[in-house]
Amino acid sequence: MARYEPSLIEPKWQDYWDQHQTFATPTALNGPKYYVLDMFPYPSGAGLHVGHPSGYTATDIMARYKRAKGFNVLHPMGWDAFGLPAEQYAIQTGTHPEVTTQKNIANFKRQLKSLGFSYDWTRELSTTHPDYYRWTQWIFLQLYQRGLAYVAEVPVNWCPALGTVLANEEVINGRSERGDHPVVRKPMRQWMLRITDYADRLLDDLESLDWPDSIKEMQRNWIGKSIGAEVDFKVSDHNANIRVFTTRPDTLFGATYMVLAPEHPLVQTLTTNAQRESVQQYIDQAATKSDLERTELAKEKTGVFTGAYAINPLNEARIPIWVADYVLISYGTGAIMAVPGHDQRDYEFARTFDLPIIEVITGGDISEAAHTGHGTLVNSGFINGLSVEEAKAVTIDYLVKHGLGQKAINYRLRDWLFSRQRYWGEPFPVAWDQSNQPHPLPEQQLPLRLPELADFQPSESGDPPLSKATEWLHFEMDGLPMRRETNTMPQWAGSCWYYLRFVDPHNQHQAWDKEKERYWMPVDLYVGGAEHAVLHLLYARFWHKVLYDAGYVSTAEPFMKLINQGLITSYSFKDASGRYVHTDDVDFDGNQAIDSRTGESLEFQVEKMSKGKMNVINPDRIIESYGADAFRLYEMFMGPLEMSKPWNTKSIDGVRRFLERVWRLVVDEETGALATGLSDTAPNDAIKRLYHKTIQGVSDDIEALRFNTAISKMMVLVNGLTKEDVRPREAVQGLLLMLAPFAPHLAEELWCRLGHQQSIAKSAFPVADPEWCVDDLITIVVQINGKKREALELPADIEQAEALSAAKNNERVASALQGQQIVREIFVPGRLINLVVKPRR
RNA sequence: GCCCGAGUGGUGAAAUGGUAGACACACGGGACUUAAAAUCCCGCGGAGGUAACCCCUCCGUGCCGGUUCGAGUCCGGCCUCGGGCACCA
Repeated sequence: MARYEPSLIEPKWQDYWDQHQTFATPTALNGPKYYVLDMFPYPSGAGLHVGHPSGYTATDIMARYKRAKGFNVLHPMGWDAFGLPAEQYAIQTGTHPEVTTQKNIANFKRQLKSLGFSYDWTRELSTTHPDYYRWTQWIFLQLYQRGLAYVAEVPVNWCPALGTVLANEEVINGRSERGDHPVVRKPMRQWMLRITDYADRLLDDLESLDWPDSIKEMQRNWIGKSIGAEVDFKVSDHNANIRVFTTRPDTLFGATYMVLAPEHPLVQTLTTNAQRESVQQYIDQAATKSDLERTELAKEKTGVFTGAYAINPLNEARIPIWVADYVLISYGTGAIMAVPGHDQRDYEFARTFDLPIIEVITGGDISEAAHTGHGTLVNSGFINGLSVEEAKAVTIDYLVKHGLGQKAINYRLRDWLFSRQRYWGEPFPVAWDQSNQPHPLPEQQLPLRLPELADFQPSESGDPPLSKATEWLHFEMDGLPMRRETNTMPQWAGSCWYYLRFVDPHNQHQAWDKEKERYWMPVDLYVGGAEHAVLHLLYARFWHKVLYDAGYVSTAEPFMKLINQGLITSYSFKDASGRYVHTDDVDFDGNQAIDSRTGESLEFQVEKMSKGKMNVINPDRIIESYGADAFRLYEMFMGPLEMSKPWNTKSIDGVRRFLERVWRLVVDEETGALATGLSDTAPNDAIKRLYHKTIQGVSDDIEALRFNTAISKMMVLVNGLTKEDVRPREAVQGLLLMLAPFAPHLAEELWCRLGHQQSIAKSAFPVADPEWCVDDLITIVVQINGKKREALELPADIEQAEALSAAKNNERVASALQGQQIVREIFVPGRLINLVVKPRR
């Protein structure tokens, strides 16, 4: 073979790596380690998307680079394979989810292998395998034993179309995240996890993580800690108190009414007979409203007066008590004091129902809108004249002293709704006795396997499919008849701890070996999509902390450094009538888009890839026509890893040409022999300098995950070498070593052709000689008043005085200085000179 | 509405506060070839000037202002796009 043909060399080296176990994880638990992890995929029927490999390539480069730098590297891959699509498919076709899952995994694995990723496939795992979910169930028991798992009858998000309950975060505007079906509220018995117990730690420990600020911020907002006070309001003519939570105790004098959530237990007690009918009507209405309707109607405030009054504990004012659904039963105490002067929602409500609005903080205009900013307290008795901050502290002190309230903290975060009415998930290791008490299964009985089932349909009532597995359902424990839990765990369960199982994936006796855990954890680099910013990453951190408290893991946090790879978008094309034209039928050069069938010119725009927009790029086809190495290189060369960027198949030509140039540095395309330019003589100074600078730059860029600029630096080296008649072997080999993490197949092939017996993956990364990374002569720019006037070639180590005199003696600079007086001279060593001048008088 | 992030050539993009546009795509020109492809070399932000050639000037990083000897980069305000959250008291 004389020419570069990826279709021949890529499978060859993939087989070689497989056969030689090139990427097996070292077993020795000493020396520097690097654990680099991808968010493992859900193996969908559609197969790999060009978006997946951008993160996978980045981690693969890091894994290969760190190995070449002498690290023990753990770089595994697995499958997050429980979940809805396989089950939906089973309902439609009767195909068992296990069958679908295996088929999809095989396809994903084939695609990942065709990209030459250096995963240790001996550590492959699937969340659906009993050897894995056995330990998912075991972790659940740990949570249960620590009182962190409990059963509650809670109004949940019931999705009739999917036949399941969804977590709050899986519901978007009252519709299911998956499938966009309507969701209604329905009370049901559910498993909950007490993630709220960990809210403070989940919040505080964010500080210690090297994560993008945006993700940390999203988690902070999701946890939603707010500090304020709980205040008790006496109810007039009743022996009852209404407790409210407020972040603004300073505005207590401005409370002109109170609001209870429709579900608040005191509503029935307080409502006067005169108001009972209308209140009941309002509550019934609110109960039947789905979340969708509640949010859709959010613009307009609704509510009803109970007829009862409360007493403001500070000034004894008698204020009416209302019921309204803008107050949520699930947050705070389900009741608020309404301060329309300084809260926009209360303001709108007060305007709608003509309730009084009092200004207690200066600085706004309460005839226009609520003033939520800073100011000075007025109309507020003993806190008049104070600032907002002072007034908060003084009010809380007063409330505490008089037994009227206390400082309080609330979180937006709710407990985690942890059960689903589905078949294709982990069964709960829990049994129910005849008096309906739960009993955890003994650990030795794990795994509790999923029973075989022919009908995956949920029942109309919402009973899960597992309730149909009659033989499985009923059993005896300690001689007592028991019924198994028929809910299953949500998809998040398996992904909450897979990174721990990778450390010791075949352990039959425990979830992982502690020593292995101590060596490999935490994950040094975790790469995945930003769509998991809150859900997966928060849940996994929660489980990890529980395991940490239980002494099973040695670190408080699982993922040290996190990177979100950017979305890969793509151009989509529309003809004059506005219909999408498939990418495959378009000739596109970045300037002009033409329908290759009709010659019609097309409009184009960058959009998210989707079938409907006909702009999905299939990685198999790209590998087929350009090779895996070019594909990998292109995805990295497109731009910074974290940025979203548009795919343009035409641009792959550039990196493919680069790889061909590298090929020709080593191989004579005519004969297939080694290129004649290759030479064992030492490189000349210019090449040697370029070579060492490239090593330096590429190493720095890889460490900082700047793969795009690393590639461009290698291109510069290749362009430099190509221009030389004689290509020193030292530089060419060094280039291959640097390129190997990016384009491993090509690097292996050329390395082998250069006569090496061992895989290039076993060779060390080149080291730059600092002496050759600096130039003797450098360009120093001369500016006058900040404008570039001249560039001088001067010795790199030149002193300020000499540089200045060289500048002033320069003909062009001197003429520009005619009639000017130098008022200041700036010298930046190795960079520039700036002469600040003004006209001489 | 609130919280993040991003706006730089025809395109993807580079640039510790220090020569804006590295590296590529597309395009144009040249060499090689009977020819084409491939390859190699050159040009490529805009406007203007001088000119056989060498070059020179002004403008230019979404918009307006500020800090600085010097701003794509830092600060304030705005606009547009993308992502997230959304009655959380």
